[in-house]
This record gives sequence, C-alpha cells and structure tokens, in this order.
Amino acid sequence: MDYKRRARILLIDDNADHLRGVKELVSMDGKYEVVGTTTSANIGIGLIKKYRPDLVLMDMNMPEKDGLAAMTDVEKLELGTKVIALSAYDDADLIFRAMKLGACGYIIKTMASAQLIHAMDEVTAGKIYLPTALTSRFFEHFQRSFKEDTAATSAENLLNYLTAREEEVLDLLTNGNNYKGIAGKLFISETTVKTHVNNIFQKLQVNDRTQAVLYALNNGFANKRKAAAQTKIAV
Amino acid sequence: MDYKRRARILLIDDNADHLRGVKELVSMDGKYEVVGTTTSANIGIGLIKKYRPDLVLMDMNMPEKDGLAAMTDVEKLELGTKVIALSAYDDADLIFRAMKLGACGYIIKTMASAQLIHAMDEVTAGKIYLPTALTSRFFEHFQRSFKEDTAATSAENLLNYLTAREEEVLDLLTNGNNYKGIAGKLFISETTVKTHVNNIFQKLQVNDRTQAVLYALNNGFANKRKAAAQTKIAV
DNA sequence: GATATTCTCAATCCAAAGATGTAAGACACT
DNA sequence: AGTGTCTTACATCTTTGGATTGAGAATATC
Repeated sequence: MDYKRRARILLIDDNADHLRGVKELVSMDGKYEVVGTTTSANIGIGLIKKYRPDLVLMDMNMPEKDGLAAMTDVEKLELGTKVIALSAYDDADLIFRAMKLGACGYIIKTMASAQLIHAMDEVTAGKIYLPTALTSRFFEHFQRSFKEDTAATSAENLLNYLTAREEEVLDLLTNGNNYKGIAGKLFISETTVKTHVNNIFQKLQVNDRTQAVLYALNNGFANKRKAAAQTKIAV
Repeated sequence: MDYKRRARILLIDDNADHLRGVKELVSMDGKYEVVGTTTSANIGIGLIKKYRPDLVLMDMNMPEKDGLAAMTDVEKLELGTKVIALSAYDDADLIFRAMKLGACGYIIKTMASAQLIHAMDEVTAGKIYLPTALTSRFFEHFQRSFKEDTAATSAENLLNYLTAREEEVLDLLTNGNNYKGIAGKLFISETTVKTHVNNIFQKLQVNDRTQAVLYALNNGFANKRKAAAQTKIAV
C-alpha cells in the first residue's frame, strides 16, 4: 500500500477526549494522514471544503448539529468525500438513515479499534463497510419499510377491480392529464373518458381525480403496471 | 442448542446435484432437519404450505419460475418462513431485490460450506445474515436508488419558493382535500384558500391541483415536511 | 342463442375548480 | 417612515369536473 499516497482523514466528534483517542489511533497506523480534527459539525463542513479529505469520520450524536444533517451537507458538496459514521448507539433507524444518506460505513464507538481501522481500509478501497451485527440491525428497518409496499400489492386492493381500459385512463390521470388530454391520447371522445373516470371513482370509492391519483400511488399502481409489463416480456 | 428442537429446513434448487450436495451438508450438521427437497419452485411453495419449515434455502436462478417470484409467493403466505437466497451471482440488483422482498440471507453458491451453515445459524437465531462482500454490493444499489431522493431535495426545487402557509395548503391538497375541506381545517375562508392554491400553481408552474399534488410527491414534499418538523423538535 | 361485460358515446345539470384583480392588516427589515 | 412579504378576504367570470341516465356495438362466456 505504500506506493500510494496516504489517505487523508478528517475527524469530527464533539467529544474532545474521543477525538484525541481516535486521532492517535489513526495516526499510529501508517496508512493515514489526519488533516484536521474538530468538535463542531459546522466547522467540519468548512474544513472539508478547504482540505478535501478522502475520508471523514463523523460522530452522529452531536448537540449543535446532528450527524445526519452534517452528512447531508457533505453529500451536497459533491466532492466524493467518503464518510464513516461513528455512534454510541446501534439504533436501527439511525443506521438506516445514515446509510441512506450515503455513509460508507458505520461503527459503534465501543467496538475494537482494529475494527475501525479495518472499516477505514475497506472504505478507502472503495467498498462500503458495515459490521455484521449492524448489517442485521439495518435490515430490520429496511425490510420493515418495504413491508408496506408488499402489503399494498397483495392485500385487498381496489385497483384489482379496474378493467384494462380503466387502468389506462387512471395511468393518464396519474400523469396529470385532464379529460381533453386523455381523450386525445386514447383517441376516444371526452365523454367516454368521463364515463371511465366516473367508473374508476366508483370502484376506488373516491370523490375526485386527486383522491383517485393518491389512491393509485399509495397502493402500488405504478408497480402493478410495471409488473404487468414485465410479465408480458417474461411470457 | 440441543435443548431446542432442530430447525426444519426445505431446499429448493433446480440443480439436482447441488441440491443433493447441500442436503448432505445440512443433514451432517446435527442442528438441522431437512424436511423436503425439490427442484421446482412451484412444488416448493406447495411443500412450504404443507410442512411449514422454519427455513427455506431457495435458489435464485431457476428456469421455471425465478427465485424472486417464488420469494414473493412465500411472503404472501405469511407463515413467517425465513428464506435464505442462494445464487451463483453476486449481482447487486438481485441482492437488493431479494433483501427487499424479505430474504433473511443471501449466499453465493461458490462460498465455503461453513459460510452457509453460519448463515443458517444466524438466520434461525432471528438475525439477518449477509456476507461482508455482498453487503458492500448491496449498498452500491441501495445508495444509488436513494440518490434521486437527495437530488430532488437539493436541486432546483420549486417547492422551496412556497411560504409556510402555502406548504400547509399543499399538504392538505396532497391528502385529497377540496377547497371547503382545506378552509375548514385551517379556519380560513374558502376564497383565501383559492388565493393560496392559485399562488401555489404559479410557483410550481402547474395548471391544476392534480399536477400540483404530483409535483409535490415527486419532489420529496413529504420528506421535506418531515425534515422540517424534526428540525423544530431538535431546536 | 342468451347473457354479461366492456367500451364506446351523448345530453343534461350542478358543483367545483381555476383565472384575475383588488385590497386591508400584520410583521419584519431598514 | 417606508418597503416588501405574507396572510387574509371578496367579487366576478369562465372552464373544468363530476353525477346521472340511457344506449348501441363488440366480445366473451356459457
């Protein structure tokens, strides 16, 4: 690894003691150069702009500005800065949100220091590193958040009562078309569209187009249509 | 572990040779009881209904019915059956979709057999197991799929031009309210609501409420509001 | 061959939505 | 004191949307 320049690291942690400890640990390992440390998230963002580090170790639990907000800021800079989140807690939701925002790793502070170095190695090599235990926690949240989608597809879904033509009309409705637009696109008269739309309202048990569109979107209408299209290809 | 009854396993793999190999491997380990094996996904679903296994090892690449479709079926049964996906490929998209559908693990067939047993141990213990290498692949896809959300939030977003009151009105619009409903909920007159709504149309550059709702939903309006609410709490 | 469903179209009527202009009070900023 | 923005409100007018009823033609189903 010595042929490559050392990866440049920035540390952000409101706990000064922990900050010092991590700095020593990271400096000790020859592979990394600590280009800055700060206890303030906002200053940290400034330092990132200034020094363009390869990797940032960011504490998640800071009083002034929480780590997630800081991470959002880092991503907005679009400097390709990699971020490893540090936290005292293995909260599933926090892990999920950090990874969603683009964290390249997530380490619990009580973990062995070797694990931190390992995570840094992996991340600087372009990978994403999440300890096995945290991966499991992450998926708790991940799969729960997708359960709703599945439920929408499988459960009693009023969309199933729509005819093929009605689905087409609803599709155009969910793209913001009015009667005239739909009539033009389907080559049918406006009154026919009205008939279809009224039937759709009945079947979806709604009173107007906006509610119909919302029902469609909240009950996986787009997914349904895509799935149908895929079935056609597969068969 | 011996005080507990052995976990009951079902194997589904269209490759008969691989099926036999896995069966021997799993049977050898005393912890598991193989209650059935099949090379057909459809038959597999039937066997799950019949035997209610604790865990299913499911091949992802089957000609008759692909593993993802089979996994969907398993989830629909809602028997709490845990599924570990087996695949020859470490395709990021495939991993993502399998985990999204509720897989409790994902193993590449060429991995060491000890890894498979380890995954089974973890999964039967209620955890979710993804080898480190696959976790990294998974997150490639995961973070890419959320990049759009971030873009919607950060890029030129017409929603940013809305005033606080207009946001409230738009929020009620995106819940399917008409003028009267909004006026009632905000304790203002209907004509005032019309004024707000018209201003919203101008700012979002749309012609009617449906388009406004669609713009809001497609540009992270719900997320924005949630984020704003959280900021309030934090501060 | 009878029945049911779907898709098409029309007329009518009322309610709701949208466009436009005007304006007063509250509040912040300077 | 003055400017600007936000929120509130009303009047007016046009267009669009939605409800209802009825009905012919095509297609499937049995």
